[in-house]
Amino acid sequence: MSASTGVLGQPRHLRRDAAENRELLLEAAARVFAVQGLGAGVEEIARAAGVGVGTLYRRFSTKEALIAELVQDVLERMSALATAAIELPDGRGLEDFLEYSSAYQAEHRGCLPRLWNTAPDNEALVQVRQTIAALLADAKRHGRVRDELTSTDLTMVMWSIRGVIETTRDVAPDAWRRHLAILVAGLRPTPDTLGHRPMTRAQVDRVVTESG
Amino acid sequence: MSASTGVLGQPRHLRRDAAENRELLLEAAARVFAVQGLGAGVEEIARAAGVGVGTLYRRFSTKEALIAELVQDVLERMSALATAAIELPDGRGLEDFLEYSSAYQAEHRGCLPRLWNTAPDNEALVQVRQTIAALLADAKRHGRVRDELTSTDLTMVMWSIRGVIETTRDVAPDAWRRHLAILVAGLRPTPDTLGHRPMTRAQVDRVVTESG
DNA sequence: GTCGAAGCGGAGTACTCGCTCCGCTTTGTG
DNA sequence: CACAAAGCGGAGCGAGTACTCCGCTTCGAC
Repeated sequence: MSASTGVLGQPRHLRRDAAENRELLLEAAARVFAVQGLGAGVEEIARAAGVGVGTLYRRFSTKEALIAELVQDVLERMSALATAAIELPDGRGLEDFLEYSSAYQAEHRGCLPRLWNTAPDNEALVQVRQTIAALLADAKRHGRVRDELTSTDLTMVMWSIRGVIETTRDVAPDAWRRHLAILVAGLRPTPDTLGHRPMTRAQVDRVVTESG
Repeated sequence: MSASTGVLGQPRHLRRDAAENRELLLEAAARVFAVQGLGAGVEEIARAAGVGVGTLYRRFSTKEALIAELVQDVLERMSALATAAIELPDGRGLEDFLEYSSAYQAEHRGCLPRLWNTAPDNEALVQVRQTIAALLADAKRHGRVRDELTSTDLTMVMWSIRGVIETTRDVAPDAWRRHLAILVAGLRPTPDTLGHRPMTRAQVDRVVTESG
């Protein structure tokens, strides 16, 4: 009965070769996107995986679906990084997370443009957000960042780092570290306030769902 | 002799209707790119200008050439903003320039992806760089920013703002102001240093010439 | 070992986009 | 006004893209 069908009539298990090819395709896509950007053609990806385009489309309904799967992987990894950072003492977790998540993004630059473009109820995304909020609260409690900061400020910080990574990636792969250092310095408490309202959560959600 | 030819054999003057259409095309392109991004088709631009695509291609050799002309306009405007900021007292010119140039970019978002992608010997670009360097020196002199900053740090700051503007433009057109406030706070002098090397001028040049 | 289902490659399809070509129109000089 | 040069529109071309289809191959349950 191993070849029986699930609720929607699809086979429950992929054949061994098919499952293998699926993994090959995901790895190949990550490599190709990292070098050429998301504009890379599906044929190129299939060739890099050593399969035909037909096989690609039997595993992923569209190119976009393939990208979404890659993004999901990255998002889950970010969630893990954030959770790990919670353990750090003295409210340092936030800075730690920003550094490691940026480094991870710099290595997986291929799918960056779509990274913050998932459904707002995506489980991994919700998880990341909650954990970041906790990191922020902890950092505030230890006086490492301004009290006026919101989670949406951190989202914006990550967008900004993404922009710098994408711009500088080929020429100066570590340039974002300097930028992050400036940003972190800007997050620290000072006598005067920032003087502009933060984005609302709803606005961030609209950015995430509408752009594409 | 008004219809005589120049050194390369091209007509020296455009006919009145042709010159008018050229302006219409530039304005239409700015509008269309602002809404749809640089991916907008040439046919759409021609229609917005009320001319045919043939006319577009008689005035601009390629779509890229049309974009380059728009970028040049923005760059010259930025140069003017920087020069005006020099007048401000107490080393405030730098912050002023960052604010006004960002606001200007937010309104001309169409050609942003190509904005820092001109030949490094472009006159307007050289001018902007020199002026920014002067603004930076002035800000340092008055103790408004860290001594360790370089011009390349400011280039990176502008890339970062561009990223935020592009991401948030449709939903929260003013969100970049909050981000800039954080950045400016990060530029201010503090006891500890940034801890990472700035980009070199050569690296910035390579980014500017290679990307695209 | 058998055999049907699942998987496979890659030529072919449909479409988009930048760009060209050419018969007709407008301009402005003499 | 005449008329040559300059300009015009937009159908059509070629290149490149995401995606489909189908005859052949491989897998693995029995």
